[in-house]
Amino acid sequence: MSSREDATRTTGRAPASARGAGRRVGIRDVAEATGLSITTVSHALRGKGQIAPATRERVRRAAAELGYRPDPVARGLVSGRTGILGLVVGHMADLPWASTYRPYYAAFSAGATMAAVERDYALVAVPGDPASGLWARVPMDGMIIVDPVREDPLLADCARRGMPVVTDGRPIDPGYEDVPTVESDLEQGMAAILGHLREAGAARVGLLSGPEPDAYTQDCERLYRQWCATAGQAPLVETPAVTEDPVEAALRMLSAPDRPDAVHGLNETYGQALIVAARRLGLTVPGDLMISVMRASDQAAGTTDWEVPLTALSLDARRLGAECVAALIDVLDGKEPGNSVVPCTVVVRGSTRRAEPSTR
Amino acid sequence: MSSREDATRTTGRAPASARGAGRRVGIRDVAEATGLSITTVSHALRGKGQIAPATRERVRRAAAELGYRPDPVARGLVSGRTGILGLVVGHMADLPWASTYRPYYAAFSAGATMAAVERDYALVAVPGDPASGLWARVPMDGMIIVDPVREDPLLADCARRGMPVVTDGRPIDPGYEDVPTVESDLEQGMAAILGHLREAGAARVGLLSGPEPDAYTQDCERLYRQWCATAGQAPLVETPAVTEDPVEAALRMLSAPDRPDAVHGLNETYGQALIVAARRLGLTVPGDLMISVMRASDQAAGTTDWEVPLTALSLDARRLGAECVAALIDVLDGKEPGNSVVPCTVVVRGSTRRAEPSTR
DNA sequence: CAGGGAGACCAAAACGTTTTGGGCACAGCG
DNA sequence: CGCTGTGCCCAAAACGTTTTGGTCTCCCTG
Repeated sequence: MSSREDATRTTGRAPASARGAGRRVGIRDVAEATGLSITTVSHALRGKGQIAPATRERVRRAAAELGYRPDPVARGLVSGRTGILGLVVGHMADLPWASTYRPYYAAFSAGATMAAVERDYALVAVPGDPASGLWARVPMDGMIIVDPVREDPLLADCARRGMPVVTDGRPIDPGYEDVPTVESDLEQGMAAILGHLREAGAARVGLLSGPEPDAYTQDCERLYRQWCATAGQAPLVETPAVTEDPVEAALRMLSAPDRPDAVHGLNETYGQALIVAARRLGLTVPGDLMISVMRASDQAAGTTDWEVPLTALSLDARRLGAECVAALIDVLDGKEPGNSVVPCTVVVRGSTRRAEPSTR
Repeated sequence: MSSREDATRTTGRAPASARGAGRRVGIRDVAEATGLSITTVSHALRGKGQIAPATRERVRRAAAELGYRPDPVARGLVSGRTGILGLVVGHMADLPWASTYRPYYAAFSAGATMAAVERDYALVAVPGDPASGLWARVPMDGMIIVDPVREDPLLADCARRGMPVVTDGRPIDPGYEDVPTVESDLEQGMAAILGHLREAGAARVGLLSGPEPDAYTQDCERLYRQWCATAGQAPLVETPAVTEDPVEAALRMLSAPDRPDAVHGLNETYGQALIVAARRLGLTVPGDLMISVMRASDQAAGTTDWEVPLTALSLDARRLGAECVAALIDVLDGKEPGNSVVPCTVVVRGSTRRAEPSTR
């Protein structure tokens, strides 16, 4: 090493900065520019060791001026990190209504990507199919699993390999109590949306639930039943089978003798299904039937709402993604992040406004 | 076998196997197990140098047995690669109808991810906003840009920094002729879908185009006009403004005196807009108006099609993604990939079946 | 039997950082 | 004046590979 440094000075070998034109500037260049050792430069920039404030500042300035950015690969070599976080999306890509969740995933991963990049991590989408074992080939420091299902194979794999994990939505299998989790505040949210329906004039509120074995579905259903108890009405829950057209489930619910005059759907597809079913049965929205749905917050409004703009309980998918990344990085840094809860908000639109005309 | 135990002796260092318990198995472990040098092991596994076939096999076996996987980070240090490919998604996330393209992006990136992982690369989603400069913080070997627009800032940035790029859809600005490109075979596809409409009984076929300044839109429009010339009809093109509800554009087209009896829409949202517009005008589909659209192939059918199942020119987004990755890796490996063209297929559904269910 | 060449293997450098274990000078204390 | 900190800095090791530039042995040729 020193012989190499000496060679640079004494033998007239071109200094690094003069070699290849587009060469990356390295820590050595900064050291050379300041006349310090690379150790001192590293310490100055990372805030470690004892460095005179003036020196530290001098190094900072030189580094900025030279446009020095430490090579993440080299840094990873010594730290043992890759700087890559995995995000499992589409682990239910084979389910019929998978595209329903795309807006949610899109917003979630947009938020996660931003948060990761800001902290100098990169986010990779991991092939969801656990059977392929493909995911193990991507070198990652940790993983984010969205909506783990019952007996989630990915979750089990990660636990076995000791890979740090954060989940969006609580794992429902036992044994994962220590996995940090980020969730929407469904407790507050469900109360708010159901309360809104009641206040808007609903006498009997139904729930169009889903077949997915995840905490989100479970919790919504539980909270709904809980609300029914306090609101003094009998619960009315319908769930489409996995392969069933949700319109069928909606028809079942709406053609029952004790049909509800308001229904909350657990995703937007169910909202559309309710609209279609209502039209087939000759029910007007929101006149005969009020409809509300869950929705990823930043979904472009209007895209699927030409029929009737849907009142929604809006989940802040972007923020959920960002919080997952933050929690995962905390884990990697040795901190123990608590579970975090993200608020969701009721957005009132035409489908629950009886007073005004709903169609444009 | 044990005839060369002295290899470790000379270094005097504790053998790797005696260090940390759960340690990753490295190339040194394989060298130790086989009694060879790490050089030989590396060469044997990578197929370089001159290695006796028997030795090579012995190394392979030992490596497999020990579960050796070379550390991609260390490998990256020497090769100067990170093993990361960037994918720019949502660079038009701020456009009103961005969500229209989500199914396409989702399928595209699924295909790209698979292709990348299979070749031991990782695909990271890059924050689309070029202004933030955030994308430059992710260390990447190359980038895939989907649908570059006019004066695409990302494309310009990459060119400036000498970052290898492959685009999905040809760049329309001059000066990027050398950028490898992957495209759908729109020439064949547009001819097929327009031909289908004509054969299905359409007398006058219109095109609901888009405001996006990309090659896809340009080419579709050009091919449509070309087809009109050979089909002996006057072109009839309508384009919604960027901020305009496409239903307005559809209404303009359908309420004109010389209204078409078939319209092809450049994306699914436009298809829905046409349906809505037709209903408002009292036109039946496919009776008074046939509708066809462009669509990402593996979009879950039925999701947005409760109204009328739409005949589509189905773009193989998965494959397009995979081909982009293949092309980019070729570039990184020093090969010069040609531009590749992916076929697209006509999928006939209800919106263009006037008489009876035809063959399919 | 010298010389050449090829086949099989290896030690050490290199990649660009961070981390470890000091070294040196100067001040304060006894 | 010696001894101990302490503030500031540095050389070298380490991270796990690939690549470079060999060495050694054997066989063939003349």
